[in-house]
Amino acid sequence: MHTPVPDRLDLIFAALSDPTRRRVLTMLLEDDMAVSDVAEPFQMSLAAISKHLSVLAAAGLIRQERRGRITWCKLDPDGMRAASVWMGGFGQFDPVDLDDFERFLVAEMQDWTRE
Amino acid sequence: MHTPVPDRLDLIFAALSDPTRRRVLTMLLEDDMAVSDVAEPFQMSLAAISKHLSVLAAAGLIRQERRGRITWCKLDPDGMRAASVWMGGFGQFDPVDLDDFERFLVAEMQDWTRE
DNA sequence: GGAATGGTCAACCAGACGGTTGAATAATGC
DNA sequence: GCATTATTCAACCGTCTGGTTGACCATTCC
Repeated sequence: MHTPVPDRLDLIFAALSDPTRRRVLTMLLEDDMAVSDVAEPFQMSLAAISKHLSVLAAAGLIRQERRGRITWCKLDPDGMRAASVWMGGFGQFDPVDLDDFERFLVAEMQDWTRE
Repeated sequence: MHTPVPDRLDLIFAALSDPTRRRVLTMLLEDDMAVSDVAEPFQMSLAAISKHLSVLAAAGLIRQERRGRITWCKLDPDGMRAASVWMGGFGQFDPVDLDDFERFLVAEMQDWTRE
């Protein structure tokens, strides 16, 4: 029969492979957000974003907490650890260089606007 | 029209999201291998492995070099850097703990045999 | 030259994925 | 109570993905 339960790493990497979802994660880096607020900058339906958030939650990259009628999304940075450790085995990358990260974000943001 | 060229990060994370491909990468950690040798431990066709290798190459995670009639596959650990940097932005993980990695590999190997 | 070896290509298939729309649920505001 | 707001659910659709098989190069070996 064999639909082997997907490994946690499968879920994490698959979740990260979508640019929309990565962008959501960087947004959540700033602050926790309600689903509608997450959806706002995107040109897709709320339902689509809702699904993306489910994928991120299933991968353990965010946590969603419903309070009243709004659902708060908060980053769970620890969720990335497993993947980070796995990748670390392929060579010790420099102690995380935040300037590098900054450059990446800038580059990606250009992508977002060049729509 | 809009089939925006996939970001490099898209390719890397997507490539890493498949357990077969991750396993191939860990195999290549040991040594360079010919395509058939890579395929040997798997229960799928050579063609399937060949495709997996193409995906890894497209993502820049391995390089393939044809010499004579055999195609050598070698890990390109630098290919993971972009992804590593991106993830690093979400919290500085401990300076890569190779024991952690070891444990992951052992766990995954158990998965492989528990087929 | 001809057979065997190493690998890719092409066509195909089932299932997952990313998106849509419209209806449904649930809490809030008046 | 009723309209509004916030979010999810369900069905659907086209495309991508991971696998198969069989034909097709190349290269090596005798």
